[in-house]
Amino acid sequence: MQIKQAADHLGISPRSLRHYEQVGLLSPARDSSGYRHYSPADLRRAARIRDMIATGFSTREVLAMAPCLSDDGAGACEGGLADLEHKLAQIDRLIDELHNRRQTTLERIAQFRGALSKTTIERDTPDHDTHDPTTVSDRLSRRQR
Amino acid sequence: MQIKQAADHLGISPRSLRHYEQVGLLSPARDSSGYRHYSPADLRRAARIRDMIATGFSTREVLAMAPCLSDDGAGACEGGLADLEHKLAQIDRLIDELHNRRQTTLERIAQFRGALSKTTIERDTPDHDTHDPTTVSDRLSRRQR
DNA sequence: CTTGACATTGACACTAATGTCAAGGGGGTA
DNA sequence: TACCCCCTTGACATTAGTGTCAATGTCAAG
Repeated sequence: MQIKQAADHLGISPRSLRHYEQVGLLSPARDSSGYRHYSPADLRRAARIRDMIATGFSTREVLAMAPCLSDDGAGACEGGLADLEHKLAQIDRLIDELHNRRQTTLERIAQFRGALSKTTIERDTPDHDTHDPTTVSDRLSRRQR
Repeated sequence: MQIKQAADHLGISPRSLRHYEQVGLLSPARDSSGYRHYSPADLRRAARIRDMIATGFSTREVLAMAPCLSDDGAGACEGGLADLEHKLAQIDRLIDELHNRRQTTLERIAQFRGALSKTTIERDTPDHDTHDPTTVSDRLSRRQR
């Protein structure tokens, strides 16, 4: 599958796909003419990358966990036992972070719904946010410099 | 509470707080000297903004759902709701993927250990994955025997 | 009164992600 | 062959978020 088709399929632009490749997140095969060819596995990986990016991760962060993004192919997360365990820890951290984000999003949705149903509830201090600075926020918006 | 304190409390920089204000997301009070003063409500709102931004929304998007960010979110939240649900779907896809990945990694570790205790490493993972090119939808099912 | 920490606004810089344009190749199809 | 669409690389533009510096005001402590 060529780039445009893949892009349409993923709902992103060809430009973005090339960008992901440029930063080392993707390595689609090339045909004899130099055209990129995306395999189903490439597409799945790209979909994950797309979601990671859309969820606020930078390509750098995604790159850091790149081995775990491929379809568990042998070559992907391989390495020594230590590597695997390290990888597991990475995944767990990521899942943790995502759960935080998911929870936050759910709360936000609930709040929306509550607001929509009018509910003149004046909650002056539902401040699950007020104290606890590190609450739901994640310290993973660390990107830059 | 002045800006630095608020920033520390939120885990972001004063610069970001000013930025949020500049794009119209926040309107902290000012004291006689022009210093911003963040009320608990301001902090809660800022925390929500911070989380939205960290989860991949742009200030524009957040601004579009501004009414729902205040403590007493009322009115026009419809569009925001759809956005949030979309975001939730993205996050869920990622979490799904990660759970698969985690499981796979765990199995690989077990396999590795087994192999070590037997001398032979049987690597047979046939990439039985090259089938569903379907973008996003290839979350559940598949792999996890 | 001086010092130091923190505030203000405004300008400029940098990075990341993405758009867009240019110049040219590839390859079906009429 | 001509035509059209998609591909390629590379350069440049844009937007967003954030860092950072400059010049200056505020205020509490020594």
